[in-house]
Amino acid sequence: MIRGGPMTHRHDSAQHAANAPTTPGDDALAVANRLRPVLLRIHRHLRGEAHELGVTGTQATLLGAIHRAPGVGLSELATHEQVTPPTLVGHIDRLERAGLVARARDQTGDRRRIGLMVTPAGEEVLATLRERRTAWLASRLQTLSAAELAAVEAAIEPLSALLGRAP
Amino acid sequence: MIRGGPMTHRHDSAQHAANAPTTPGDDALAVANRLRPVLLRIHRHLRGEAHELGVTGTQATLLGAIHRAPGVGLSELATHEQVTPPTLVGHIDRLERAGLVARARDQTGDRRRIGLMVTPAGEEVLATLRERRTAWLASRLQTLSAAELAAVEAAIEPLSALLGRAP
DNA sequence: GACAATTAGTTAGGTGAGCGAATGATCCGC
DNA sequence: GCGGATCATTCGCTCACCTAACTAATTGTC
Repeated sequence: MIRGGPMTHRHDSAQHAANAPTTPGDDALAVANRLRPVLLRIHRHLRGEAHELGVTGTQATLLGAIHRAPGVGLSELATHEQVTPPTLVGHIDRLERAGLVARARDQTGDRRRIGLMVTPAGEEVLATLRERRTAWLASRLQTLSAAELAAVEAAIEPLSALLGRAP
Repeated sequence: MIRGGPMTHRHDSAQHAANAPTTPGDDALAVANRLRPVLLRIHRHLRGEAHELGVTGTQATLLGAIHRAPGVGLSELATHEQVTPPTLVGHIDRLERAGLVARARDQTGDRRRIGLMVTPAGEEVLATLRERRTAWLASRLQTLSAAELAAVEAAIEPLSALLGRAP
């Protein structure tokens, strides 16, 4: 195993704090530098979850979003999910091919627009995903102590805030 | 904007708690279901950081790891970073092509093995990355309140623990 | 010493996830 | 009626992962 890991950064920032008061910018920078590799590695495992669940994490997220807003347009959903339309078209292609989502061109309103719906098969997948305790993330979270789980839960809102408070 | 969002899940799990005591498994499942979409969306933005920084998040992480363990072998680094050797070879190819990392076949020891080193240019990139307050993640963290930033910082260890306590 | 098993790294081919530029169809304001 | 804007799509690209198969070198066993 390689020595020094995230702890090396922690030590550096602690040492820096001992020498000079930090500005909020310094704190944010230090947190960013420690958080980034962790998020990247977690994401790798989340990609692996796809094989366990039958749908990718992104697909699951999109199913949830469409479930909550039936008939949503593709451009609207792309904006909400913070991806470009071509990217979302690709995801919807795959979900449609898997029979989990249906496209319906708006016949009476704006005929450029299509409405997205989760199919019954897609609803089943969603229900299954919500209960899946054995998926990687849930399994790993179960290994944490109550205090650690609480710390992760407490961070969800602030992490969401990183995304939500757009300019 | 689409209504409902992470708050919908929160409400569901709160309602469930009112009706029956939850097991640690239920808590972990609820946290997983709320955390997963947030991590996926954050990762999207982290990918976008690459254009700001000149190296991808993964490349930056690998530079840091090689910097901390000069001469590390590729198989060893792959194990540590929890990727397969072919994946790591691809990353090292790109880093080498960019002049940030050098490969050196072990001439006196095991001639199958190569040692990885960060080049001077790579060290400069690392130094620049550590100071880059304007990168997306650091910028966004600066918009959080002190309490929110503290909550994110407190979650780093538990999030790392999701990765580190392997079987 | 010969050889099978193992290890280190690489190549090939694949999927998933994102992007920008360009496109066609449709809508809207003038 | 027409130009500009919008909606969704296509094309081509990079990045990030994987498995299977491969070559070269090392190690362990007989």
